[in-house]
Amino acid sequence: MESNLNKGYEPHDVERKWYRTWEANGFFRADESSVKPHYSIVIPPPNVTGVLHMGHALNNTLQDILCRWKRMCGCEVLWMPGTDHAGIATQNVVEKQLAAEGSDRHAIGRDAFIDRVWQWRSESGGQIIQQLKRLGASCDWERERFTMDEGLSKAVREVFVRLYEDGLIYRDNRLINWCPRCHTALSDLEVEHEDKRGHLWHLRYPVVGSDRFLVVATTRPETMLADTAVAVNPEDERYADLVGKKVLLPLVGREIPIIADSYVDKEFGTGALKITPAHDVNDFDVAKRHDLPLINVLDTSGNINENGGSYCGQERYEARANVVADLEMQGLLEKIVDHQNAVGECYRCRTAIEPYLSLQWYVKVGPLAETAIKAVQDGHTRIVPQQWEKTYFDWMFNLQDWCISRQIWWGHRIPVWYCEDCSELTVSREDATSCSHCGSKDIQQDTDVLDTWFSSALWPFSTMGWPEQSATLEKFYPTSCLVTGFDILFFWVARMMMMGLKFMDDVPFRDVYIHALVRDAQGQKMSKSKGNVIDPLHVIDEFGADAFRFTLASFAAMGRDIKLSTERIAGYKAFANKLWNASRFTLMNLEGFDPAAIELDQLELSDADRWILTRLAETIDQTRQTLEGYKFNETASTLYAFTWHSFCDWYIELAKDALYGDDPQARHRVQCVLFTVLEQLLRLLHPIMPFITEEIWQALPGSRTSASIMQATYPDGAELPIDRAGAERMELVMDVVRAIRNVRGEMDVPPGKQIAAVLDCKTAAAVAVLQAGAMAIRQLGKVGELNIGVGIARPEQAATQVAGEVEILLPLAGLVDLAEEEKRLEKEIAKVQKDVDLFSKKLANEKFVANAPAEILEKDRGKLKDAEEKLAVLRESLDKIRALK
RNA sequence: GGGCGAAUAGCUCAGCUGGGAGAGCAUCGGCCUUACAAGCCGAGGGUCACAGGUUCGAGCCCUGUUUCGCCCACCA
Repeated sequence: MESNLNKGYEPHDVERKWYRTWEANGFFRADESSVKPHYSIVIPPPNVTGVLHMGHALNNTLQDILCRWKRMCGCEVLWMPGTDHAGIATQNVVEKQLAAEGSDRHAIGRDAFIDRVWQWRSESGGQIIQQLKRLGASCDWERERFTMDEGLSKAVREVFVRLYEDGLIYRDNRLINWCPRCHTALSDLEVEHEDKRGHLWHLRYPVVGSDRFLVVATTRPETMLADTAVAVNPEDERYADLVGKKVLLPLVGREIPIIADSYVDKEFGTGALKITPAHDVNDFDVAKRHDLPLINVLDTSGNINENGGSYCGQERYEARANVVADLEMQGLLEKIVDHQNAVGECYRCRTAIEPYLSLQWYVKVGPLAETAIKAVQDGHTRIVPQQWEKTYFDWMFNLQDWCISRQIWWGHRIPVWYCEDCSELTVSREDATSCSHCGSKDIQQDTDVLDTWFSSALWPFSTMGWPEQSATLEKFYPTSCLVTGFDILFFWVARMMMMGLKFMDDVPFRDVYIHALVRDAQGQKMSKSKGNVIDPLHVIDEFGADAFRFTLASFAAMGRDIKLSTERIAGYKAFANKLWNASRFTLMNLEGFDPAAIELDQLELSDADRWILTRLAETIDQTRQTLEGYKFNETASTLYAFTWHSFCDWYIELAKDALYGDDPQARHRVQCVLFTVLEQLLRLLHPIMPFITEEIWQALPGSRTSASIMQATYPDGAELPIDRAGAERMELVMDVVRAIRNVRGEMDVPPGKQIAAVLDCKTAAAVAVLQAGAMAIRQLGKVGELNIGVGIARPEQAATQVAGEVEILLPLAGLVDLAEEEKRLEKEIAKVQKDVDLFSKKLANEKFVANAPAEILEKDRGKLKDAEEKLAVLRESLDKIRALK
């Protein structure tokens, strides 16, 4: 016997070979002129600086499963790939390069720096795209986009100008989040808060014209240099007499007023709050109410500036230490209390951010959010799992205006020009050469760039050619589904919703499927610093892409984090190997077989055939349903169970008799069924395991209607003969086999040893079923002499088991001793007795009988009857054994 | 401070609109049976976190408690 397949499955060459073939033949290509129904997904564009991590692997595996499945279902599928220019992250990478060369971006200048970034991108950017290919991602790579592409830049300009014209973009001078290391403003979302142990310093401010002190509590003593007032709660009797007076600000010598404002919490600290309007958001608001001056004591690097007097030039934490020391020396430090509070950090470099007063551009999100909320409320976009809707709404309802300007160089430059002559703004889709107000040529473009997420927000339509009314948009917008992790629900999903609705007048996607985050086996977030990162590429090397994908799919239950372990992946590698070997077996036995001759309805199918075909039909049904509902883990386990436990464990074993026998008709019949089941199974598995299924599918005999399994149709079970009665008959045969195996196993009968069996049936129908299945019983139960009948002659000493209406009697002679069988029976009886007790108690309950649905009652009555009958048989058998002892 | 989620076998997790607790791995026993030892056959293992409640019936629904995890938030 031979087959074209190697003995064990070796993924590497197979993966490389088929991926190349698919790509070279354009199988990933989407055709906008197709008349087929559309299915489209835009990839969450990974950062151009990115390397494939587990999050990407999961995210893209799920997308690929959907895309391959929908393609096979007859859809015209567009999976739009690309990368994100990742402003700050990418700029940081290139700045590090420059630093290594002893240079920096200011030394080489803006234009040269931008050139360097592009150079970096062409050399080492986008390696993640190659890595996605190793995963098997079937993106339409010919359409690959980059958020800094010309087309996408045009879209960005268009959106900026239109939002400006609609009054939804404005410039304002406010306290923003400033990163002193990146030297840029950040949106609220880009600031991460982490609780840290710190201190609360109690400082004494001398009250002018008295010998009293007003004690303020602060977490940031160095900012006292910029205090312009001290505030107390108007209800606070302790300080009522001080309101309107002044304190002398220590170290600085400035007199500042004591004011009353209800913002101050009497209970916190001392109840007196130093007001530092230029360095605290709340203080800023208080200052506005009381018309207080703003004093900024920090520069853009977080050092004290010239307003900080003698502390000028000191780094902020250095200044803090010095301020505290100086106050202490002057007896103005009352005490230091331990205190925990949340410090805002830059999400890119973890530097503590400063609230910093500056002029920035904002998007007014109110009106945009309103439509985005309504779209979800009205069901135009469905969030799956639905629990995330609440999070989405909560965030949308509390949205602050979005700060979109960044003081970095790498990104979409803000299309605004300032006139030196009339100081008006020119906001333009094209690069402006003159002021749109006075015509002056003396204009300067804004030096800032846009938040990276501004261009990402346009991704679903900018990648499809917008602002042109392209055929791609026509065919594929709105997209069918967005697959993403919840970590970017706010950053990205919410903003795409707003922009899509604003500019396309329709939601960007029908479904948003939110998947879990991947963690390590201990449930920790994977991170380089923790050293617990599992590299997807190593996993692919070691276990193969298919095993990896299957693992991810089977872990992708909704609403829970994924704890990934390599043990689990190894298990699915074994699964791939199992499929491989089952295929080898099938191919070995299909020599000279022509699948074109298969006509299932012309064959005299055995119960085993009916059973496996019916099981296949059920599997098809479940597979389609679970994929439709994004229940990837259920898809995986359905297919796993069918492949291993139905097809391999039973059907292949059952098939051997006919395959090795000398009845050509039986052989042909089994070949037809084997081929049918394997071929459809491969198609069912293909979305999850694209490589191995293609390799095997191509090795099948006969010719296919399509060149690749990718283009074959997804099974729908239409042509399968579903025969539940036949399947049930087979289940009885299987139960008998299991019962025989159980006794053999329990009594340690060597597997090689043949035994005799007597099957005493209650009905002639059962006899017929078992006679039809006699060969299976002999083969799988290793039974030699087999007698089947109603009220048949029974052996004197026998081990007894019961399967439905069949008593199974295995003559003990020479096999085991009576004591063994007695023990086994006692155990079995105890088990069945429990069932009898349970159901008789249940059915004795009048309320249960009165209230439970008839269907349940009937089921339970049947179960009780079965258990009682089984119990009687086993007891009788036990009595006999005891009598014989 | 608000919100969300989790707690089920030794481990990792499924468990649908409430109807006799499941899988994989691990463990134990037996097998190199002509697709597969990356395998085959069998077995053991659970007070479904705790306390109440609703119900004929609760892992599932309700209330409270405990322990973890995450997200959001301008109390110095």
